[in-house]
Amino acid sequence: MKLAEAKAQFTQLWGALGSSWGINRTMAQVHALLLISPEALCTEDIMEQLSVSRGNANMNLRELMTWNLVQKEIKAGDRKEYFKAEKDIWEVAKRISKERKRREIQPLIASLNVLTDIDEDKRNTEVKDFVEMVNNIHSVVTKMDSAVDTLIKAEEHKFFGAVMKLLK
Amino acid sequence: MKLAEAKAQFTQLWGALGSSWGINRTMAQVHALLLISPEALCTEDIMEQLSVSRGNANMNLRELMTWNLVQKEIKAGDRKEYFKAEKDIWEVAKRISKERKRREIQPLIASLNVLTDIDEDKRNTEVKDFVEMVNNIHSVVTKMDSAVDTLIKAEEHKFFGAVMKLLK
DNA sequence: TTAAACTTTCAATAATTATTGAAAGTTTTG
DNA sequence: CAAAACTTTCAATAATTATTGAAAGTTTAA
Repeated sequence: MKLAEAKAQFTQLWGALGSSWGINRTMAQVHALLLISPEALCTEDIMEQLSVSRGNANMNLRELMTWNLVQKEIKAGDRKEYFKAEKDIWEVAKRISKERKRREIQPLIASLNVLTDIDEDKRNTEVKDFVEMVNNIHSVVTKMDSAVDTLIKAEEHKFFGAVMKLLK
Repeated sequence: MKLAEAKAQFTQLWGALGSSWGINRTMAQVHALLLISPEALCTEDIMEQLSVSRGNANMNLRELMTWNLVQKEIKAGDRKEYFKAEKDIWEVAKRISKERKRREIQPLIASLNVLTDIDEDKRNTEVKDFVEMVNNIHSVVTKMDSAVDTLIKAEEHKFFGAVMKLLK
């Protein structure tokens, strides 16, 4: 396969994947495009390469910045804003995980906690079963979350260890 | 909070969560409802409790069965079909993980592999960088996937160990 | 200060996805 | 076998979500 074709397929693949995980297709495509672009791109570049409107490109770039996955870059002697993505994929995973935690996992856990506070007879089987179910979900969600953290931390240590070796 | 209210909020919460992760809201709600229902429910029960049509209830129940999260149950002397959910949350996590792997992770990995087969000069920086990016994504996806497996396996062993203790 | 260059906003519209409900299909019972 | 009891299908419709594009806003250069 030719590089250009592979790049096009990659943005398509990433967009489709995102959209089946509840992420705006265009946002995922813009991210993909920046991930594999050697240079920072301007809004026009993105509009052109993805065939989307200025408004759409702008909105998704800003959203990617709130996820801390994309940054503005200014070029000397050019008034346009350019955008570049964080390219270290472990760093990307870390930032996505951090944002998902803040935006979704923490509120979920808070809601689950509220639901276990039932003011009816706790010896009642129905009450007990419900509270147990909610607690179990709480526990699984928390552990999944920690497992991802652990993996990311492990990878950081590995990297750190490798750097240490180079220095010694 | 009263149990009935807590149950209603739980199905709402689960539905909202699902829908922000690309899962049909009704499907998530039906699943939630069955998770916290002491008895198996029939289609009518679900239509009533969630205010959805027969077609919608039927379609989402069948979809939940393809995920192996819900099973049919027949009651003696009753022609209706009843439905009950797997209630062991680790088992639920395991089955969701298994299906997601089959439906999404494996095809993703296959597609990523195809994209690294570029028939242009591999010494070209652009080619090298692209292939490296795709390989890194491959690696992160694979490791995340394994981390979840490991967590689930660990929990199984823990449970197995606890049973063993009871038996000795 | 003004005009040009660029970014942002948002109401209107399009595209996608979910839901309905009635008809067709299937199974069971008497 | 026929009718009743139940399930499934799917075209039409509704609801949701994404996108457009032009106008308004902002910044910079001269």
